[in-house]
Amino acid sequence: MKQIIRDETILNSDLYLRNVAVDNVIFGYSNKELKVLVQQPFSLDKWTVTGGYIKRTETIEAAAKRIAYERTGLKKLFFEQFRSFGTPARNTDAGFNAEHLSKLTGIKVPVDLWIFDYFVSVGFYTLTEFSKVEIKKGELETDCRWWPVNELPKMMFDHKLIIAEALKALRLHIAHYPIGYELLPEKFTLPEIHNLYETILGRSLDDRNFSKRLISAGILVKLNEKKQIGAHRSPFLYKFDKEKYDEGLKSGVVLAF
Amino acid sequence: MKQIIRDETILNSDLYLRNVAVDNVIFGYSNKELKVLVQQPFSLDKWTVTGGYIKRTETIEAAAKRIAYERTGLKKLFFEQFRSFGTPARNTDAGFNAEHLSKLTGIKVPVDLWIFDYFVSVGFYTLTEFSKVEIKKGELETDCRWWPVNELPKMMFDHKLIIAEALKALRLHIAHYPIGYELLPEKFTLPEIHNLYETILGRSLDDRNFSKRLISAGILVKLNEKKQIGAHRSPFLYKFDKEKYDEGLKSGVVLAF
DNA sequence: TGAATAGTGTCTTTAAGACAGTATATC
DNA sequence: GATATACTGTCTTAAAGACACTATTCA
Repeated sequence: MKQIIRDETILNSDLYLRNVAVDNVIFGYSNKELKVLVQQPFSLDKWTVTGGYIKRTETIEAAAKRIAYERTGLKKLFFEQFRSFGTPARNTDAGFNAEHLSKLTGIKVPVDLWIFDYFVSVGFYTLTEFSKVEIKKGELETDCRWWPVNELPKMMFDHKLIIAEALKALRLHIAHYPIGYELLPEKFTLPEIHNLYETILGRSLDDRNFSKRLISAGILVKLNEKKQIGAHRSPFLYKFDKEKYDEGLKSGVVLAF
Repeated sequence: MKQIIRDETILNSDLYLRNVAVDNVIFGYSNKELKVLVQQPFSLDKWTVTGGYIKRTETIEAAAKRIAYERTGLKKLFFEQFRSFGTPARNTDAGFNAEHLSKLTGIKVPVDLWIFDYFVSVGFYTLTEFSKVEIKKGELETDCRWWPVNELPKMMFDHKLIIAEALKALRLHIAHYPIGYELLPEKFTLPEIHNLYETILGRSLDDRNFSKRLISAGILVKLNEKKQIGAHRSPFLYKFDKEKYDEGLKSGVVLAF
């Protein structure tokens, strides 16, 4: 916050767009767990999804990618715009005001600073394998971490709704497009991708029917290797047929779970 | 334009949000034709979809509805947000500049007026029966009329893309939710709704399979009346079972064309 | 009775869903 | 051989799609 407040350019709002911002729901998956990257701003007791302002020189997609990069250090992520949110009071919340921020930063924050204005937010969601991410907390936040999608902390503004809508969009997406490239290691087993789908959808899927459909979709390549998993039968490793996977991303309608 | 330029409030941009606006693709259907309401601003040779700025006191949905009402006089329309558009140069176009507008209005328009800024646009689409609409042209436009979706005129900005995306979203929507309530008279025949679906989807649908699915979905009520259509067999009239229709709108997945 | 449109039934193919037993790895 | 996990095949049911003839209205 200090940096932002001190920065004349930003105070004058001629670097960033006004009244419109980006919120980026960063989903992380690993080992049967679906989490969201949330941050706690300004020593408040509530959390937000990652988000930020849009530079006058960049597209909204570029803004979302920049913001995700700042937090995760990752550049190649799967992005999807899912909805925009615009209600006059949507970014009004106890604590997020000039008085409180002045106290926190020691710098006089104008009551009518543009960031307190009515902001329309363009929502994106992002997928990543969270065990690989090194979280980089922003200067403005007291904390930034993964939180299970089913046990979210108290969310600020309308961010609970934003996450719910992102999850709905993700679950709709999974039924029409391949998914998993960003969420699984390069080589993975059928039970691993099966767990991924079950976790995202939040319900169990018959393992026989699941492999049947996934294999007949033709986006998997069976490798001549097995994964060692201890005192159990070793599962075969697979990888995605990237060409068919990308084709499925474009033309859609591959699976219907 | 004159009104806007003269209005101090708007010149100062404290009535409307900056850098964010709404574009509303108003689809009109009647008699096997799907059209879009487009307008020609400022005596330019290009056309735009209807759109406008968002008041600081209203939601983006309310802004879209207000704009649709201003053009069509209709209040109860089907609305759907489909995507937002944000590219720095997206609302840059020959003719849409201070010099040209000054010439047109006779009022000195500042080069840096906020309306020339980078605007992120939230896209909505709307459905209506166009034969019932009395178009009300805005003060800023030289013309405003229905144009067949397949023979659009030269579009300004990125509005060709916006219409294409709206149509894609509409076609996706039609496969998962009931449609037609706003597009058909209260009482309609099976061939009429069949034509509606064919027109929106842009392809033919087997009439036997179509009625089979529509009737088994249970959203139609067959009436004890027939429509007189001249020297031909009289088709039965139907109406929507509004309760089941609305339920289908919420819970979705009714038909799959 | 001819012209135009409404209306309907069956068969085939494909996809979805339910379901359980055998195989393998290690200790 | 005990245990934990991988792997696979068949049957049933439902949905999708292809297809063509009869019925009605009225000029």
